[in-house]
Amino acid sequence: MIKRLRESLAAHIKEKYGVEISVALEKPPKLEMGEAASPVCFELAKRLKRAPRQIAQEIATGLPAIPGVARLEVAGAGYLNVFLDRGTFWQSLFDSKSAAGQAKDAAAHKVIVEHTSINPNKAAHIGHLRNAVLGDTIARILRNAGERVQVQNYIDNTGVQVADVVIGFQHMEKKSVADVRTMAAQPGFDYLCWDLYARVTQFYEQDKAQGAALRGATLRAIEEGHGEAAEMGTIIADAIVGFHLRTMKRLTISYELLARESEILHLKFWDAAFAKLKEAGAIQLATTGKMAGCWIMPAEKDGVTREDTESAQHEEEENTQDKIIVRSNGTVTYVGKDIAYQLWKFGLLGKDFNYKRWPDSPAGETVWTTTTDADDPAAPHFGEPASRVYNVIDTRQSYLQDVVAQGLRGLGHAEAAANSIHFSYDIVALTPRCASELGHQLSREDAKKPYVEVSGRKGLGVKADDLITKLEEATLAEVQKRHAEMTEDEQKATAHTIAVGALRFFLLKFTRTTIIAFDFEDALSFEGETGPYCQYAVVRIRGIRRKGAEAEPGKATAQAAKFLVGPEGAGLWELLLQAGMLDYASDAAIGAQEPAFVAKYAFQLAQAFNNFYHKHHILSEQDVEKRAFLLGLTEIVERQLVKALSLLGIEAPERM
RNA sequence: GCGCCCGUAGCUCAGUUGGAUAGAGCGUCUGCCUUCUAAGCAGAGGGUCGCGUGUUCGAAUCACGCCGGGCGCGCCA
Repeated sequence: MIKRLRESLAAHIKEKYGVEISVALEKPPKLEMGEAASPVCFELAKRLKRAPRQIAQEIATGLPAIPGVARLEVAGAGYLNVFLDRGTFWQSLFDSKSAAGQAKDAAAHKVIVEHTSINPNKAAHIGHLRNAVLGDTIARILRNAGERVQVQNYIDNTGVQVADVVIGFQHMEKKSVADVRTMAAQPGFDYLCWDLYARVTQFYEQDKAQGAALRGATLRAIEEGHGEAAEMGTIIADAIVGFHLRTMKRLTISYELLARESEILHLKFWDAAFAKLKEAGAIQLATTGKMAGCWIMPAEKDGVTREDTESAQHEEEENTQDKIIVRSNGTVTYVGKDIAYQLWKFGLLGKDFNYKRWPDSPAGETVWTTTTDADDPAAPHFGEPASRVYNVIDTRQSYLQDVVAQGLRGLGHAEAAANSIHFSYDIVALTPRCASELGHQLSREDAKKPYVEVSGRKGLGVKADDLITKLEEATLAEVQKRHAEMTEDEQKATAHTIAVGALRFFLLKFTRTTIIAFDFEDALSFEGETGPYCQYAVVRIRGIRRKGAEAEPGKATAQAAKFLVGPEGAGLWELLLQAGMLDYASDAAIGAQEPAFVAKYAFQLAQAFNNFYHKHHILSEQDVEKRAFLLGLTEIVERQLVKALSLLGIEAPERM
């Protein structure tokens, strides 16, 4: 409706004044001023050199009728205030029943969302959860908007972090491949690796030269895929991926494809990308300077290069800005592999993986992985080119994501580069109090800071499973208190649903650029702007509907317009309007790449409902028509709120 | 040094195509459970939107310059 209004206004203005203009629409400060307002006449006034109020008046009277819009009014210095037809609005919302978002278009281009992508060498922590929850949520929002989304999780199973843990087992713990295989099958292996990884860092400190040598040799063995180190690396990485999948499953996060670095290497993806980059001249072999022998991507210079004084000095400096893609020893850096992977995502590499089912996927789920083994013909067509790619990666890697995009541009794929979206977000840090609660010794400087950075290397961080468990315990205690009548299983299921709601909402309510200073107290809060608050509103509605049976749609709709006007109707109208704005919020979330918009919407709708709940006692309403109307309204609110929460990956329990 | 991000109420944050009186949650204080679940509601208090200049009919929002904080710039990922 908003879209239609915008178009009609723009068309009318073009016809009447011959001015092409994008019509801005905003929410008026007060509901008495209408449901939407446009300051477009101020802009027109400037172009036409006439008084804004006068133009507004002309448009208000001259604009042909728009379905769903009751009238336009001129307000203030020249605002156009729009008043919707409340009965029509109710009708369309009530009739949209179970219309699941916008219709899914089978012909839609594929969109890839890559998220999680945790190094498979230790348990997941709270920072990884922000990544996974953001990625999972934007994927849900895009799907709901009709996009064909494929979710991938990149597994760096041949990287240095895996190598570090291998070194820990081999050289510190003196474990054999068989030992590690046994340990990896046990619960808690991910936690064991967490601790070991932190100790390896200290181990390196003792003899830096030896550490570096060990690391280089182990990494090379793992990359080439032979020897005990490689075997151990595979066991560790595969096992840890299994732990990660189960952790994420607890938050209803799943994946279609695990794209592994081992296949990028062994199926020669990098070689193919390397050849293309060389051919296009996107990378160059450095012959002098400290990068001699490396293949580098020259730093992109924006604007004019300065050729004046101290040119030698400058060149020297600029050279250090170049990005090394292939090291002088011939091994490729992470960015290089990422360029190959990104090319594949857009179908520009000219190669494809083989696929097989991941053997260790969570119960009831099929997850696929890349493989050098025989291709399973039942696998979905993962190699189909994507039209857009969202890479959910923290903001510290912005520079590297730019290099990847630069690589695409260098190969002449400007469009793919433009459709490579670095869906960036800032870190989750710990409040100093939280860090010391975890037993971390704070330096004097750290204690003064507002937050302390999580560090896998130091083993400092809140492990994802610990946090989820802690939340479940807290919610379970509360559920037991309130619902002694439930079976133990019901109590646990309810507590779990609430815990997930609390955690996901907590991670989603902040915009992406906000550093979250994590504290158990905030995360364990169930009051105010939280997931449970939103869930509670749904639970209240369900309670009413259990006792009040179904609304009678015919009766409710016939009388709706009557109840939505006047001083008493204003509040009801406000709630209905808020309920109807979900698509708007979802579109805004996609446009701004900001899932927090949907979280904000859900909270505001829940808030509007709670307000309504206290003003109107539905079941004791004597007026039969009004009762039917109020029930109908709660039905609409429930549907929209449940939908909004589902976009956030949050379910509402029946009782809580 | 260069690049990116941030600075809004006591605290944590919204305010993203520039728009009408700058909002929410938490915390504090005051009320509200024999009535659909109080994980709730109502009310009070709380602001030089870091500072300055500029653009504009209009700036928390845009530009430039400062101040303060964070991150990145590695033959790590």
